[in-house]
Amino acid sequence: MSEQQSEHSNPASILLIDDHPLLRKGVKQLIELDSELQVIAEASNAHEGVAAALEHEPDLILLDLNMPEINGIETLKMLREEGVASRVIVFTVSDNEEDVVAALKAGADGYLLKDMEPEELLSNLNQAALGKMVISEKLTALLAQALQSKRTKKGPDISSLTPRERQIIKLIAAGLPNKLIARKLSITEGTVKVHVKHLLKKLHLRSRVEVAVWAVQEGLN
Amino acid sequence: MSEQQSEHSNPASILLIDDHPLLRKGVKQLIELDSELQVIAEASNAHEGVAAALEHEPDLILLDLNMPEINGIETLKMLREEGVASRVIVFTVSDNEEDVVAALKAGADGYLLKDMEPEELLSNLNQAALGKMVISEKLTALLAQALQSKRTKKGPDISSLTPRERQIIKLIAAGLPNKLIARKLSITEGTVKVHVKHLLKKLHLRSRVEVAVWAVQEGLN
DNA sequence: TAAGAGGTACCACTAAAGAGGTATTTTTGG
DNA sequence: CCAAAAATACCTCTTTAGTGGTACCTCTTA
Repeated sequence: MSEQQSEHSNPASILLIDDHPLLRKGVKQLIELDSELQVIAEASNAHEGVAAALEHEPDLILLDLNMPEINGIETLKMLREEGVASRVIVFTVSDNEEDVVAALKAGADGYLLKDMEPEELLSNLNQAALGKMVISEKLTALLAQALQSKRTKKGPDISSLTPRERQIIKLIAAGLPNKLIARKLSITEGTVKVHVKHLLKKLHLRSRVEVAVWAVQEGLN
Repeated sequence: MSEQQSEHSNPASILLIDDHPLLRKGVKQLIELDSELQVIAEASNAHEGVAAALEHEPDLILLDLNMPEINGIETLKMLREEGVASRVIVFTVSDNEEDVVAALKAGADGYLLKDMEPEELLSNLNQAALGKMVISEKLTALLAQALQSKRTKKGPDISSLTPRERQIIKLIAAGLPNKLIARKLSITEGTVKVHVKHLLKKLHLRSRVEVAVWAVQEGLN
């Protein structure tokens, strides 16, 4: 790791990846108003971006999501696979839940919306350079919904299950084979199979693997 | 569903569940400054709370997390199991990640911190009464981390897997049996079994069910 | 060039899972 | 109190899954 940054140490190096030259220009001008931040490279697509990241190893990468050919999420994955250790801040207009979730799951260290105030962007970038995760506050409710999203979705319904069946689903999702489930519940393996058979019918699933996956996604932990 | 609320319709009915009488008193006084909101019942523990909720069917329930005996999360689950349809807003001092995530997963419709400004609380409650999910903005970064948290955790390591094995894991997690995986990859079922065998060894798992669960939790979608 | 890793394939064998049936007991609801 | 649902048990049978071993081919690297 590098040493602690004091008041006026080296500015944080930044790579911009965005397919709009004008936007890059604007952001660059804004950033260079802050002596703690410095744009050291720009790229207009994923390939250039990865190459520039590998060459300069910047402290921060400001990454647009909406790019032709290879989008921002894919670019982010490429960066990670190439071993780029820079902190990647997604900087986009999209406040779409899927984009936000996908970006964070792909390892983004921040998600800022382009409509934010310039001063706020600068302060957020400074925070990010210090290792803090920065997220536009507009996204709070969105993130909360993503966490609980499992509900209100299509697919099988848990309400049709008996308590015993729910109990068995949890054990299946824990990876236990029927034999161990039987021991844990003090019933025979044959009976466990009966319950499994029934809940497969009810949930319209084809195997215990599907049951396990469904249960995990449903948050039945 | 009830009819659309116009400007000065009936105020939203609120149930307070909190073990501190003084806090309830304070919140109640605050809320009744707003003609759109009305506290119609109070409870000091989970049992009273559930009973009151069933009796009054309030529009909103303000629920404290930190209560003796039965905590707020459990209370929330009890409410949901009893079929209470009210919107439940967790109102607490805890900005702990696990609490927030647990509450939202348990079906909370909001999560507000007790240190917020009184006027802000009122406006948030009004929003909540209109069906909006309300979350204290302080929690944004917390939620973002919860989404990506899968990483940096103990357990088996994906890095030891070959591309082919990762490919097969995804298909297992999709619930496919070996035969279908074989077709999809244009290889024989026997070969699929070989790969499954190898990845079970590498990940120290005992069955494809465990693989599927692990993959889903790891976010390999 | 030799060694190793990865992918492919086949075989035989055991274990586990799932489908179908019948039947008893307990619980629950009308 | 009766009927339905739930839980239990046992049975057979077929399909899937998992283990062990051998083998061949390609590609990369020491």
